[in-house]
Amino acid sequence: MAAEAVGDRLIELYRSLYEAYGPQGWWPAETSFEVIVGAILTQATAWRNAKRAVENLKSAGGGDLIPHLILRLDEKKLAELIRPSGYPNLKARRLKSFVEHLFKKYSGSLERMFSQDLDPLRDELLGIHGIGPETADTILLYAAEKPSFVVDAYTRRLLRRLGLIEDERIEYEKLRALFMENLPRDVALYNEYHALIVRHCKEVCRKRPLCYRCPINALDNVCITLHHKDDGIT
DNA sequence: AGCCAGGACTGAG
DNA sequence: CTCAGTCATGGC
Repeated sequence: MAAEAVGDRLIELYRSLYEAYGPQGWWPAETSFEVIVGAILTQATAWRNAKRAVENLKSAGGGDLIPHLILRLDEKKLAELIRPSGYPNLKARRLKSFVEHLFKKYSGSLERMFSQDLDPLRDELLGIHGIGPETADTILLYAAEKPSFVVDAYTRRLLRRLGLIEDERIEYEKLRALFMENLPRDVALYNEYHALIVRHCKEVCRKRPLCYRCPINALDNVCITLHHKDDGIT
């Protein structure tokens, strides 16, 4: 597909989603550190469960969630608190790695950590154990407020169905580049775009094909209608 | 009763 | 490099 056409379709997709759902108000958190904790806890996990874990941490900290709380909590105790998010031992270690890095290099100050450009900060985040590309971009976009597009399984699924990519197994960096090279580098735009994709896929497409009722149907040439099989509308 | 969530790491081939 | 196995809980 021609490069300029991709940009047009990405914009059109964004408009359709925005028109259908409106602003999503992401990320659902009070502070940038809470965004980071949530980003780690929601890895391969339903947000509902990750949220419970975040709430547990907040109340354990007497109401607010600060890096120092994670730093001083015993790892076993930490795992116990975040159990609802799944993989408690794994995620406890990942939370520890992040805050240990934060204190070692920035005396626990996120503001200092974030006071650098996107690319070096992204490389730094990727170097922390337990932070892969999606989590790094989530932190960059929703906590550091830098224009880094977040790609997830929903993004792959949706773009595949829209015919914008051939294969869902496309490399993470390639798909991220597809958005960033065809859209203006704008924090508010990336923020809403990713949130809208998640909203849409959670609501109507999941693993099913898109159907004529879906708000973005006009863009979907591969629209088969298994979606409403239960309604007898197929 | 399975199947799957807003992934990342590891080790094998 | 590609890819299965691993990590674990809660909702539908």
